[in-house]
Amino acid sequence: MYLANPTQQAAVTTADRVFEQIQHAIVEGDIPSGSKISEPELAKRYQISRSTLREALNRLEKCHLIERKANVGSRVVECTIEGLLELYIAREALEGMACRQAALNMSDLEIVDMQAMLKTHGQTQELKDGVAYYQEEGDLDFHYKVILCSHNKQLIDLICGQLYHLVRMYRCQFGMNSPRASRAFNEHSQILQAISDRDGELAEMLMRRHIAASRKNIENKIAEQNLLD
Amino acid sequence: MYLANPTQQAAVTTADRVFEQIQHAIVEGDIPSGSKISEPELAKRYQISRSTLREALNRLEKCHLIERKANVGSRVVECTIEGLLELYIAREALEGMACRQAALNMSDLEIVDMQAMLKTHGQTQELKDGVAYYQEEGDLDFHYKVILCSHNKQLIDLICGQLYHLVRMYRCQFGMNSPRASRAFNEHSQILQAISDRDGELAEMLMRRHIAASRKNIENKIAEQNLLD
DNA sequence: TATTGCAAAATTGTCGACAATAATACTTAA
DNA sequence: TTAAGTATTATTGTCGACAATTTTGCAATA
Repeated sequence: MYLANPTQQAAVTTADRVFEQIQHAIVEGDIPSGSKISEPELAKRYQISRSTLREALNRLEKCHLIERKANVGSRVVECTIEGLLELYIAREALEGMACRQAALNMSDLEIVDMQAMLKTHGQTQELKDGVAYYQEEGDLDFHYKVILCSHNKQLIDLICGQLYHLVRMYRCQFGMNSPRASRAFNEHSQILQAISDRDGELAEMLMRRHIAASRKNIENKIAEQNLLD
Repeated sequence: MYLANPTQQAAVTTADRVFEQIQHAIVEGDIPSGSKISEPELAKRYQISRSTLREALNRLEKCHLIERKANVGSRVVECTIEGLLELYIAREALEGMACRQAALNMSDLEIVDMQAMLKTHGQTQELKDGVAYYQEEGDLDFHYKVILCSHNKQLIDLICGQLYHLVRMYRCQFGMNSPRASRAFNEHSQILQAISDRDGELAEMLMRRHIAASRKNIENKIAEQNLLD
């Protein structure tokens, strides 16, 4: 089961439903990264007309999971190392700022809630010590909350509505069950502390470091792998 | 005439063409901010079927110029002060990072090009001294170039493909021919210097200050206006 | 008069068919 | 045998009609 996007409202129309299904299929890799999408085939598979399918495809394009070219068709976005690193760069900028805004704008109640959530994460982590914090979606949970608490519609839409679909896709396809579990938890705690102190500058800096660390972690892995070849 | 979005490829299909027309109409305020969009009416006005219009509407939604609700319809996005400030926050984060990446990734040739452009801006400015640098689209030119030179597809798409449509809309509708003309030019020069020096950190900081200054400028104007009421 | 319930009208969502464009296969000539 | 040009096929773009939902307007009742 995957974490439903909190900014994505309930699917009321069939195009919405099919969108979610295809989205899931792409994120999980059931529809392979880089593959061409055949409208007639997909329409038949999901038992809908091409118009409805195209409506769904438009939404997939909106969250950067597919790319369309006029008169040619759609392709599932390709997962590349460069793409992943670019994604982390964008995240660093956006989530850093979201974190700063959260520190400035969050209500006291929201802060209490988040402290409670983080406490739960900590206990869960102690139980399954070593088992990935990431895999539990706890990591994304924390990041989502911070972003939502920025109370900035632009940031929320850009990150949750768009980037995070790609993030999930890369996580699935590259099997990113990072060993940074406990370290991530500690970093989250620090970040929340800065937010509680209403220290926007520090909160942004810590969040940027947190994301940059993940990126560098990936870069290092790539470097190691290249040495083996 | 307005600056065509450099990331937006040539319109080949009729949906593309109509999209550009409506986009223009919304940005210029011919279709008023906050107004409801009637699909039958617009389809008739542009002499196209509703399917084609809906395709165009999907693109408008993609660049945040309209908002859709299932079974209810589309509305032109509303221009509010809060929305404008949120937009500037997002720009500060994204363009700051884009500027840092530009400093790291730009080719020497690109830097030379940009220096030439800025020189032109300077001369133009001397001629029409006092007349708005902004109005000439020179400001957007510079910012566009920096973003494109980040060579980061995510950043380019998020800013040029989405945020900047809204930026142009706000500029039109709020009549933002800022008095910051010559100051903006100087700041641009500083930024380009940092880029030339390959100083990513400084480049980001200067770009963020540059955008934050615009935002504060707006906030001050609002504050003044509120005092008068 | 205000309010609730129902009926009518309008709007959005979905469908299947046709037109325009691109990809493929085949034929012909060098 | 290869290459270029053409014909065929398949795919995407566009259209108009119908179905589902929402909004509007009217009527009846308190």
